[in-house]
Amino acid sequence: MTDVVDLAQKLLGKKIVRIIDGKYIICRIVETEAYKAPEDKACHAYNNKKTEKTKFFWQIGGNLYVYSIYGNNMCMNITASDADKPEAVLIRAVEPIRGIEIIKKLRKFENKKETPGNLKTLTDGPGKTGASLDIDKSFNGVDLTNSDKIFLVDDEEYKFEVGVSKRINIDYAEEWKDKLWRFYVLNNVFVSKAPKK
DNA sequence: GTAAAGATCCACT
DNA sequence: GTGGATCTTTACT
Repeated sequence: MTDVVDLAQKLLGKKIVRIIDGKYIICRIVETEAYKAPEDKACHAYNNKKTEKTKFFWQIGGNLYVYSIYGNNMCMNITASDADKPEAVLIRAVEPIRGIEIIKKLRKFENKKETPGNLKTLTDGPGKTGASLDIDKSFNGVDLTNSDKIFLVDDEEYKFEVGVSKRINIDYAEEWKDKLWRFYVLNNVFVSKAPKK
């Protein structure tokens, strides 16, 4: 049994492998946030609020919870812990390793200005991560340990330092917004920017 | 059925 | 740094 906050740290540096029509996209997780219901007000499942959308929190660890926010943005979470504990880790940003041309198509980058510096904007946010891996609501409930479309791979050789901060854009969560439950790879350009306040 | 808000992104100043 | 776009989900009148 793993606490969701520990899990958020452990997921950093791991690689996500996504297979689309036999082609591989590989990304490294560089930024995560922990959400821990029922007591965490920032969590969609706060106070055990169970709806059509949030019911996927109630899974054993290692499955996906996908939700849309502000319309088109798909965000990907990995559940933690047991089926009776609605806890999950939000993947906030990834670093593309393989399949970058595929990602550019998925992100509709083909018609945009291409500069050496803007590659980082491919995947430096939660909605962008979802788009880059072609995630949609059909991935809700997918078991990452037993899927031929998406799974995780350890990378023992990748060395990095872990940064910690408050979570982002959850100002409504009162005392919970100050929890240091956001983790990221220090000095990695694909990490989204720090919070405003 | 209708309204209001949201774990965001993008363009623009 | 600021504001609009945009649409799903949820909670009401």
